[in-house]
Amino acid sequence: MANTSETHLPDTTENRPSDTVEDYLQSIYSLETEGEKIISARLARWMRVSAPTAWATVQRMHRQGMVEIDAKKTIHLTPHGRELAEHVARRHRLSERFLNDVLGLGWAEAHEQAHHFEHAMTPVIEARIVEMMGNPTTCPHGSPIPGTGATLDPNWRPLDTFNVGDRIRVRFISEELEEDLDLLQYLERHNLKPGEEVEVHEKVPSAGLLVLRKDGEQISLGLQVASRIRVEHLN
Amino acid sequence: MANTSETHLPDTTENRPSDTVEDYLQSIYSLETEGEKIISARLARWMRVSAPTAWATVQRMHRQGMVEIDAKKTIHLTPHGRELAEHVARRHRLSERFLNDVLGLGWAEAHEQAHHFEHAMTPVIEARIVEMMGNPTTCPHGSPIPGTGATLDPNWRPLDTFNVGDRIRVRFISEELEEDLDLLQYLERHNLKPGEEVEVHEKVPSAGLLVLRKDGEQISLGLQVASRIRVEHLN
DNA sequence: TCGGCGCATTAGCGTAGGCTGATCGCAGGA
DNA sequence: TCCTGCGATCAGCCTACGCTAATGCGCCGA
Repeated sequence: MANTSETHLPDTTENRPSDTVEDYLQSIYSLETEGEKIISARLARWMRVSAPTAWATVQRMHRQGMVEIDAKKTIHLTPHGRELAEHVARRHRLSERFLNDVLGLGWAEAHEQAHHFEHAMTPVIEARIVEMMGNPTTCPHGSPIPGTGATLDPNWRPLDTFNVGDRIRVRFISEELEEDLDLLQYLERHNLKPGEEVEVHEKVPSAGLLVLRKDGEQISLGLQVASRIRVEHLN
Repeated sequence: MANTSETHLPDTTENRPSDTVEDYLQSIYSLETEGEKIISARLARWMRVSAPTAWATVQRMHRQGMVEIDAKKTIHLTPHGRELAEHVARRHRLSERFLNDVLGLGWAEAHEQAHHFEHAMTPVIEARIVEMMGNPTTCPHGSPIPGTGATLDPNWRPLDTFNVGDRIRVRFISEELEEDLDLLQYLERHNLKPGEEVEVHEKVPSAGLLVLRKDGEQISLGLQVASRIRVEHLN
């Protein structure tokens, strides 16, 4: 790990959390942003570690003043934790943009690779990349890059709340869906990305299915998935 | 660390050594290439860790079949270790080239940042960078990038073996010097980099000093430093 | 020939991160 | 009301990496 564990020495370079903690911060930040309730078990699944492991890590983060744990066991970022988390998210999304735009990686692949890349992004590299790319404000999936002032427009609603005939513009794919690479590839293949315009063609709640129409092509989505895609309503 | 420790699970992504071991491999590889005798104490100083720490790490590497330790305690790469080390060196030098050429980092800074960057370079990113940069064969300091077929020309000799009046072309700055950022900045400031032509202006062995002349400007170097710079003799 | 010094090694510790195997409590369903 | 299952936690272990203190060894110069 570029950053394994700084046990004794004060670490001359920086004072950054370990890669592991950065990953937790990022997950908590994303889940929180999307209004999810964050408990330890959820993080364990997300990080693909055992429950005791996730719990221990959260305890460490608590000791370091990054998170608070309330009586109902819900985990909240402290102001300090949020600050760190925003920087991690910033680096992650900047990495995605860079990998996608500059290195030409596929949309899905960019997300995956960014997981590694983000931990190697020092302030120096970050600054050069921002400069080189003209200060981008969102990642390729539509998440705003912290520090740019960009935010999610509250008018953008989950795709599953629309009905047949509605015309919409894709704006944001949830971080949660980004973990499913097959799905990302599916969305990319059908060009269902931020900025694209589609129409709701069919909606079958009983089957949990939504069918979109785009350039004459039909694209099927589970309602579960659709609920994690935010779109803009075009009258 | 991008890659901290894979204890139980087989690690689906890759089977790469830890960042720490990669750093050791790279050091051993560089020292070996420059014909140095590699002992544990030397690595300890290079890696800035205590002797027992370095020793333990070398033992781990030995257990994993990366190095052999002979009766005189000299450390040698096994074929497997060499293969890994070459890939690490490749990523490091590619990182330097990338950071220098694409992101525009200073020559000295590129080396420093590459230390972090190299560990985040996955095969995918590596391939895109190589492609984007037209398959470069050396790092900015002249070290050949493994896998490109490039090698150090044996005719290039240490700068301290030349005498007043000799005209030479800088070809290679030892990895060992690269650890001294001030020196790198000094060399860069005076544009003393691979490809540049200079003349030996003065040589004072008693004072351990060498003075070069370049574009009317005089550049002083310690003979110790000069011995780690390889140059091509221009008749 | 002897004292040091440099290097190798052992012993003993500490933290981060992982895991498995309990145990315990609570909330909801039968 | 009882049972079941999920989530929280404790106990006990493991590896990677760092450190200090202390020992042992061999070579080199006085």
